[in-house]
Amino acid sequence: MSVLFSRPCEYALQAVLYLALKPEGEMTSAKELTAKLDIPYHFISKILQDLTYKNILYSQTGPTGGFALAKSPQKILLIDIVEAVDGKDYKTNCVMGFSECGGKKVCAVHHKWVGIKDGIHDMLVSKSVFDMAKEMDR
Amino acid sequence: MSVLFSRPCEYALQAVLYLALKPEGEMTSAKELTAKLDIPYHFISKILQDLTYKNILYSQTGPTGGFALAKSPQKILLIDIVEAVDGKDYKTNCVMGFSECGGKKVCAVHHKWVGIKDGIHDMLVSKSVFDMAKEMDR
DNA sequence: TTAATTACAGAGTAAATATTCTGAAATAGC
DNA sequence: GCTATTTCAGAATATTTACTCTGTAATTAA
Repeated sequence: MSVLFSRPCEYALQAVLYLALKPEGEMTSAKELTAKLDIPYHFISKILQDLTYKNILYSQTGPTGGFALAKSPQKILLIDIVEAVDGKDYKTNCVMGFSECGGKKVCAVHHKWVGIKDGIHDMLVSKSVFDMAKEMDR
Repeated sequence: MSVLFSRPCEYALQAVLYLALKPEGEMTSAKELTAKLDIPYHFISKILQDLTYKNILYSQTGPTGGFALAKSPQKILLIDIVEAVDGKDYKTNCVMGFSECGGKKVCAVHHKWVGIKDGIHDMLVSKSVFDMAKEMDR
């Protein structure tokens, strides 16, 4: 089902993008996110907790509590979220699964794959989550 | 661990590439593939069976039996293997997991992702498995 | 100070994917 | 025909990933 990123990572991207549209400092509950993004409550909660632990989000308990971005949405890139959740495997592993591929011996599509990875990297850093969220809002 | 394709798909690619270097018509046993590619015997056997069922490989039982490409390696493309094993999900699903993404509303990286998908497609069709295998042989 | 609402922590369950096992059927060579 | 060698079919197991539950702690407002 998921293509390139794990499910938790996809959800994390969606959640951060959603939060990026909120006025700075405003708290959003897991409950609201679960409703708006259609992601199971307990699952998104765990993911948000994880993002908080990794300093991408800031959280507060109690009524009026919830989650918010830990810094300005202009300063957050998609790659920050992807690497926090999924790590950098997509950058290092051979697309055909050859363990030797990478040093002297490379697989038949190695160079093409390098180009594709550059494209993916570019996709993840070209705009801030704020710009992206604004675009999607329409 | 795997990046873009499922594990069985990665192994299928490796196996077909290996077979592409064999003289046309020569049979290769699962046992040989397991040794050369370092893939568990029972697992690669299953994958080869599947590729046979899908008419990418041809097989024969008994001693001197084994597997061979069902057609000339100049006529097989990586995409034939990928689509046989993994289907076309990577072409249709949104990278960020948005179910609505695709029609009128698209996600923030939709257009970039389209470009990347083109690159992946190109990687999978640009050369025959014969050409690729020959390159890698060195 | 009590009740409601929220996040947090950690264990538990379910589903999907990957991997292995067992036994049967085909074929080649003796 | 017998034996060794191979694929084939389907079930079984293991591992990973996705998802849920239960209870606790923090915070707010009445």
